[in-house]
Amino acid sequence: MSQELKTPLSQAKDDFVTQWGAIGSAWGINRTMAQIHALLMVTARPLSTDEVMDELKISRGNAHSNLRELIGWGLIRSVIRKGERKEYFEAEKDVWKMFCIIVRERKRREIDPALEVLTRCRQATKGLKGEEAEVFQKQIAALSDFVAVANRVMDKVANGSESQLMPLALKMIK
Amino acid sequence: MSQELKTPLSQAKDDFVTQWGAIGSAWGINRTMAQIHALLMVTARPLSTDEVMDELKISRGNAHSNLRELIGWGLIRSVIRKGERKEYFEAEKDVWKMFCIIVRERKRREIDPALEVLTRCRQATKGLKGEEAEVFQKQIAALSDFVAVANRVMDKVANGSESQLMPLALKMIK
DNA sequence: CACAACTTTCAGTATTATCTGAAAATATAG
DNA sequence: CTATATTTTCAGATAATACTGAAAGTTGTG
Repeated sequence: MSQELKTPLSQAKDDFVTQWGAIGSAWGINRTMAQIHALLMVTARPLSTDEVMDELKISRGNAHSNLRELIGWGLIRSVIRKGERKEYFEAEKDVWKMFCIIVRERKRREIDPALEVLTRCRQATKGLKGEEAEVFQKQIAALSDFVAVANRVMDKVANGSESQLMPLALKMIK
Repeated sequence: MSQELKTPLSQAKDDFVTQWGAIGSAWGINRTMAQIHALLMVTARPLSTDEVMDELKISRGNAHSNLRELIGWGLIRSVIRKGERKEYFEAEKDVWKMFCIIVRERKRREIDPALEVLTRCRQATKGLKGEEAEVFQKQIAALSDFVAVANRVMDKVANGSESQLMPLALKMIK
């Protein structure tokens, strides 16, 4: 199975995996998690933990925890083959479903808490007078409105039953 | 100016600054940079480097480099007062403009490179046969399409001269 | 030019995030 | 129950990132 020289395909895969990892980390996602995700996205068959470790040259512990994390996000699922004890993993390959999952999770993990903070800041300064206070209130209100809209948009995107239609809809924007 | 007990306003500010920093870092933005941004967003008047250092209890070097970075993003601008040698900084306060700036910058810094990688992977595997190769090609093609759409959407959002109208438009989505 | 005000740089240090590897736990087969 | 395969945990190591503080650089002023 392993060869001395890499095939063009495996070179391209490596390139993709590496770059996807870099992109992920620019968006606050653990590099290894993004790499595993990339690897599973472009691999035809489900891989075992050992195969992932081997492909990415990472330790068992690292592979394990990032695979679990990806399952937590819903971006991959585990596959159990009859008669085998090992667990295999495969990625959700539908790009739009993927996108919806990521939007939904980030909303839940980050937008919701942000709204809480903003609401708390509003409460705490309600009724205060003076220029400083008023600038603060105005800015917090504007941010709240913005985040609330983002929230609704993300809900629509993430739960739109017509995720299949989204690509078309967006293309319309031209 | 400084008091023993914090006013409700400065408490709320601190809370906001801290939390905004946390949110930023979940999105791959340096915590301090997000905090400085937050501070300037909710402060009525432009602040000097020393005031920023003092408010956030950070060193001159740290304040300096993050202020420059924020200027690089276009999220703050420097203000020179006549007859004063110090440089002051103020944030863009319009939330929608802010959003557009961030979208434009992230597109430039991350989406464009992502498209390059995908294009390169497509080229490199063009014409290869076999199930593995075909799954790879199909997935890369799907991702390319997706990223291309995202690209166009981000362009529209970031350069739409009617950024004032965006909030309304989005509210329409309901 | 000399001085003071202010900004910039960056080597060294601190902090935080991530990873390793081996031991412990769990599950399955016989 | 025992042996074996596999997964899970986590203390300590490593790597990545961010920060400090002081020295060097720059700019404006008299």
